[in-house]
Amino acid sequence: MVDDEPDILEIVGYNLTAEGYQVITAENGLQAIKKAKKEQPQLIILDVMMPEMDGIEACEHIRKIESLDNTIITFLTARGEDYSQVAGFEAGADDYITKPIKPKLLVSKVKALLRRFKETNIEENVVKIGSLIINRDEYKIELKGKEIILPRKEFELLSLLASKPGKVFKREDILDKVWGNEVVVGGRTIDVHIRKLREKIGDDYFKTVKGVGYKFVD
Amino acid sequence: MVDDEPDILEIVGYNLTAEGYQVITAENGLQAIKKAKKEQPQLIILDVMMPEMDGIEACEHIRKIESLDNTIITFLTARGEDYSQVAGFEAGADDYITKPIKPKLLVSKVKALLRRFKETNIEENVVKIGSLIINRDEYKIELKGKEIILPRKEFELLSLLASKPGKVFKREDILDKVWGNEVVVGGRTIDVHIRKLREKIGDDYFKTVKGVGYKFVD
DNA sequence: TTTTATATTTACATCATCTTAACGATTGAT
DNA sequence: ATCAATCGTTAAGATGATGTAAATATAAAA
Repeated sequence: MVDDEPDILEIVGYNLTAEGYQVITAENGLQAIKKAKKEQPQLIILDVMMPEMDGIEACEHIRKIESLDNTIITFLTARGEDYSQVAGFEAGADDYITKPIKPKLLVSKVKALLRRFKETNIEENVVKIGSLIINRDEYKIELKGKEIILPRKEFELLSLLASKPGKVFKREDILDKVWGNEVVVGGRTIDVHIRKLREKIGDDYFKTVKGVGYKFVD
Repeated sequence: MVDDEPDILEIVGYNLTAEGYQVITAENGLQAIKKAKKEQPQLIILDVMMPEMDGIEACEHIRKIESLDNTIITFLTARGEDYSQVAGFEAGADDYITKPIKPKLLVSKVKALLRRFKETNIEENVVKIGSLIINRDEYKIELKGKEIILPRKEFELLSLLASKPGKVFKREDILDKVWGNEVVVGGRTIDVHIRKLREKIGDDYFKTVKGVGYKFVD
């Protein structure tokens, strides 16, 4: 988030942080370029009007940095400044947000943009592991030709374990990735889900490593 | 409109804008490809002689981009450069315009080309999925020979889901694409629309994936 | 403006899914 | 063998997401 007005940085920062995003701020174009190189953000929100180096110029610079090739850049522009939108797109921007900032709108826009980022970066939504096919697109799995629909948690859990067959996933890691690191659940929750997977997929696929976690074997 | 001479960009831009067209400009082939991908123009006017990447090459590239499948490409060529016309057609161009540019002629040619664009796309606006036909032009659908008129939101929703049968569309994605990412609607809005579709089209076509979204199955 | 169609919200019912709790089984160390 | 720690299992219960009807709001048409 790049803006020379501390107020705006704070508003945006507050709202996005509250949504769980990690926000890095800069106060001008030069700083922005420097930090962007180091931090490799997924999205850059760039104010058009800034001292030192304005948003347009900064954008052009950033677009030349290879490591930031698929970083999304969106401008922040005062409503009505039509010309800056055009200039922005020409400089390589992907979208623009108009001032005054409405927090809800901002957040939903950021979400949408980041979703797009993910989409363009994930190509394979179908994974094959031996006799098992995991299809994220259609949220279903296929075992020896038989189609099985799993509830979300079970799907995610299987998905995780099967992503690296043989690898032991620690209980904490599983909680982190399937449940999210803020959620606190009881001690038997994972076991119960494993149980259901064993029921539906087959006992032998899931091996317990006592004191550590579980692994998926083909 | 792609040309390395700013003068030409301005002349063409001025004349076409005056006719109500939206003009996007680029100064070389590379830029043209990038912008074309993003902006999805209906027509690309491509100068043959350009630095960086000439028109022929750019045209070949563009023709390989699926999303620009039915974009019209016309070359801008100096009178007498016969060979470039041939090369142009071979690269996949649809027409050519000769320099020096005569504004009136240019405009009428563009009009003619875009008329053709519309015609070629009328057929593409009808999509068949199994027993269902979605006709975007007339905003109606046909199910097993029976014609059904749907309100806009329902139509768009069905249209989206049916665009990839089997694929689960997340609630957020649906909101994004049918409602637009700036609109904030209550939590039950999608369900209600799904309900109406289920009533009108049939229950079995729409499958709920709890915690994720909906999918259309044939 | 009035009327009508469409869209959204509300409030609640319903259901799948997830979690908990209790207890038994297993494991490995002593 | 004993013990503590960890895991397995079950079923009940809580939770959260979706289904639904009706009311209300909004937009389009008359």
